[in-house]
Amino acid sequence: MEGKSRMIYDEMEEIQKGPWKEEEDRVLLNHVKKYGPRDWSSIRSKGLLQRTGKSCRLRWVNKLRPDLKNGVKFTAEEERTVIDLQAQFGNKWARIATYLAGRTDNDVKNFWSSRQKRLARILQTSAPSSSRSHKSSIKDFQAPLFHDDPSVEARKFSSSREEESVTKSQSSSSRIHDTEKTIKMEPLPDITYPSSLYYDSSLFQLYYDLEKKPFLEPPFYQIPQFQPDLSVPVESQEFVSRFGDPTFLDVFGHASGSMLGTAKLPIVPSCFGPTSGSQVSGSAKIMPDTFVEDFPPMDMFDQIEPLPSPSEWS
DNA sequence: AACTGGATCAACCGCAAGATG
DNA sequence: ACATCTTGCGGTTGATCCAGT
Repeated sequence: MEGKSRMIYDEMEEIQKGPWKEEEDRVLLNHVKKYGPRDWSSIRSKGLLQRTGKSCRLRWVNKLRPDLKNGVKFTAEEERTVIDLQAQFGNKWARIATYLAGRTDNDVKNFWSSRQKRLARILQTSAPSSSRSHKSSIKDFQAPLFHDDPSVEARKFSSSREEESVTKSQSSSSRIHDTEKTIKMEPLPDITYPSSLYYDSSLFQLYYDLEKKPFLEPPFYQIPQFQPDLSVPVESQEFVSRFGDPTFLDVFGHASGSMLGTAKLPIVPSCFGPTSGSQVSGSAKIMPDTFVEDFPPMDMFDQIEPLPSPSEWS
């Protein structure tokens, strides 16, 4: 975040807000180095920073922790993990984040939020301009869940267009056991903060080069090797899977390529039969209206039960 | 080149639970 | 037992980036 930095300074409380400066990061890191990731409030009471303890903690957790994958897009594997776990746990981002090495609850939350918006947009775009009610606003839209649909093969394809440069090597750290129908996952062991880490300044030096770049590559992860892959976002895969027609991009003709991905679509699950694709000719080509009638009704998502409330989770 | 709108990210807020005195 | 403080979480917002027009 550069440009005009919005530095808010509350003179009454003497609390500084807004983007963190390099110097503040330095101070915060020094504090953590000395005392560990705790006593956040003391940072202010000692006059080290004019930030609230909350703000300090957040900064550490989301940006300064040495094991973070800052600036690395979610891999397809991670996306699937989030989707599966969200279906399982609901919006328990912190919990979900424990299954993803180097990801914070904020990362997961942001990823999910973006995904929901994208899906809502796709739905809106695809919806006929009829008088059907569109309750699926961004806010309350729930993505179609498919994790319990064993016929969905598309998920086995890697997805995001961004993740060509990174791969599924995460699976070793998130320890996903993909069985026939269910994916059993275990949270990562709490290796994130070995206490010695905080007091080992040489290790810190490895992570943090105060002169130039914030952190060197954390040692916890291997740099994933490039693997060519199909690049269809997970949500697109869902739609392909649901709608069973690789020509559905035509249906969403006015949807942008960036929204739906630009690669060729994966093979359609066999359960949908040999229809579609280039085999669908001219007049037989599925048009939006027939599409939504033949396949899922546009209000199908209205029927999706909301996730149970947190109190109902075991 | 300028504009626009969606995507992404960082950081804030309120609330709740736990810890402490 | 109670009040206060601290920490953690989830929701939300606003700034910036970026691709498309």
